Amino acid sequence: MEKQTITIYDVAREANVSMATVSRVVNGNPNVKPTTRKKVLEVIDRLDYRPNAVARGLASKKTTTVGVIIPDVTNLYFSSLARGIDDIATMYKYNIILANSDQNDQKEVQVLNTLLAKQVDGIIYMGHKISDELRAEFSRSKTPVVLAGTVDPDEQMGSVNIDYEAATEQTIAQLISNGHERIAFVSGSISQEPINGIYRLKGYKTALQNAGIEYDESLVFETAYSFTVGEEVYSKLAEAGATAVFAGDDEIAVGIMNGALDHFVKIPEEFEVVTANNSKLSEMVRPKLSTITQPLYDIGAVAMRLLTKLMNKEDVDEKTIILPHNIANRGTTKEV
Amino acid sequence: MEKQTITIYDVAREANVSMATVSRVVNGNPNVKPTTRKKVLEVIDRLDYRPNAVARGLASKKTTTVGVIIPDVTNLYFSSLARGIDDIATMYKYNIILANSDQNDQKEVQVLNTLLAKQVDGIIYMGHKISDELRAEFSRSKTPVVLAGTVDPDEQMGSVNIDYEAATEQTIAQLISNGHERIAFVSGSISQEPINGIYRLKGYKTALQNAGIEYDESLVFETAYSFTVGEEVYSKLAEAGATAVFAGDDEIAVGIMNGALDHFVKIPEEFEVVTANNSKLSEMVRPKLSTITQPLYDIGAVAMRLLTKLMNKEDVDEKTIILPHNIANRGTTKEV
DNA sequence: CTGAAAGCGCTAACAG
DNA sequence: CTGTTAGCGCTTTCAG
Repeated sequence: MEKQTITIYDVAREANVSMATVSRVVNGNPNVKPTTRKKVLEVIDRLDYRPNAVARGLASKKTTTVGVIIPDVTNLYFSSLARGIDDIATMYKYNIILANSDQNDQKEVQVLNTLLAKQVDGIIYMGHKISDELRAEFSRSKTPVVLAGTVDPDEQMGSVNIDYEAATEQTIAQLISNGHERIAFVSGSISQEPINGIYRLKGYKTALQNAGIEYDESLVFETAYSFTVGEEVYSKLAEAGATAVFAGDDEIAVGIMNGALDHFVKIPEEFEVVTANNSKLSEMVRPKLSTITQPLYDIGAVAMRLLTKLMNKEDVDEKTIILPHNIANRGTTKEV
Repeated sequence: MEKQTITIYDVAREANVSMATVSRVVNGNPNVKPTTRKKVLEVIDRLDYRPNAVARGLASKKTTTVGVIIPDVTNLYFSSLARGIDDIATMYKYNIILANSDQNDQKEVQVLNTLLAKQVDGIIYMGHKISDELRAEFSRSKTPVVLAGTVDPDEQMGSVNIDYEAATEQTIAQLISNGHERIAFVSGSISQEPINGIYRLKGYKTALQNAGIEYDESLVFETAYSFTVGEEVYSKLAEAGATAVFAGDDEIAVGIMNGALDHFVKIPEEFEVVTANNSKLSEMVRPKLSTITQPLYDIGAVAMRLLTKLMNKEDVDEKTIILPHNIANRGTTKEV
């Protein structure tokens, strides 16, 4: 005999009420006499009834699940955001469908489509850039989208970030005040990723300009998001005569630092490093990385909170949210 | 005017066929005349029809989504497994609902229940221990479960792991051959976590015994899974007179190593460290951590592959899978 | 406060 | 090769 799944109908019959009433007590609808509620609850417990969320989703057109597009869960920056997202999602009774995109345009569009097919109530997107096709798909659908740790120049979707430009400017300014004139800028794609190519680079240039230092393109490097390539990059920085570096990603920063260390360069005495994300990685290496401190968990959490409001069609006064940042001087910069 | 969602019925009407036929072409059923298939496909494209996965799930009793219970996405060991899981899931057209459990028994049971309510086709569980209540819930449901990087002594569920005992024994043996007699063993809970308390500890003891070294309980430490506590632990190791350590987690190992480094201890000359998981963290620190090499990504991938077979009710010859391991001597152990 | 009834959008026999 | 017909299990008017 196959194990029979018990439905709302079974509960109704056993409790001598209609399915409508069972539905009401399951959904906490107050219009139920305490006596009947109790009776129904008791039957539910006895039969060990568990509402089928799929059926519920079909009938109510709400699935209480949100899609999360992430470049790679294995990157501490993004997984930290994801943790914040999941915690708040859980708090609001949502579940998360997590999909790695590898930042691949085609994969992203495909993932988005399956997410939409699964009728997610909302989407959180993380990534370095949003392709035109993806943006088009986003705006074509009615499903609310929030960007976490991701900026899209045309601010159509909700987003949560820090002020990358200001943060970078401060960082570079401090490096300059430490005596550096040749400060390298290393990040992912300058031409494609707004955070790097627009905001951070702008902050970098502004700081240089304020100090009367000429911008030198040969100090700007694009690289992949991995510590392995970071190590290779160090040699290039050295060749270019850089005495300090700002890295747009902690893994990259670690790679560069290790590259320097492997060349017996003393940090921070002979070479200073500042990174951008304050993931726990930055505190696990030695010396500890000086960094822009971003509230990673909070960025994720606030993004998810914003999404709940959007999904709930609540009024949102500001859907482009900027969280505060700071700078932590740890072991890879000289004492000021 | 609200944007009308278009259904299979609309497509059927426009194409002058029945919904059954549309369903067939959508699902790749071969019993459709090429001509009609083409016609339907064209209408689907024109109307931009997207099948509703929720309705499909209700009708077919399959959701093509699997639940993944993970202690913390932010832990590189688990996120590496998760990456393997997601990639294979995607390959087989499944999506993943990811839920952080924080290894909290109550939360795990709750998460499992919502996963089951959402009618996931299967579940992958990662964690250090399975509470009795959770195990009961697992066996009560018909939904297939696979453990990844997790062992449960009564092998009822599918699982993918390495041979923790053998790996640990080899590691300790090597440390002994390097001249150590007081080797510390640091991990999460010994009393509750089978991998640590049963397998690794057994391997540890066997290696000592083979070398005629007496087991000393004061060299065994339990600690939380975080590099921050690891740093505190180092002092205790030093007090206990340990000259080498085996750590059951990379973050813990990093913490201990940093604790030693912060005390100006030379590694590996004065103190050797071997860690257990080979997460990329082990290669990002300096010196690079010597480690048992586990195929993390593969453990996740194989676990997911196994789950697809289970969900598909295929015959599986062996559902307790052991993947090969090795030992990588990097910077925290002396050259042999 | 409660019940009846009509779907939600799709799959899956079954018949032809 | 194609259409008809029941549901899947639940929510949601609409009456009463």
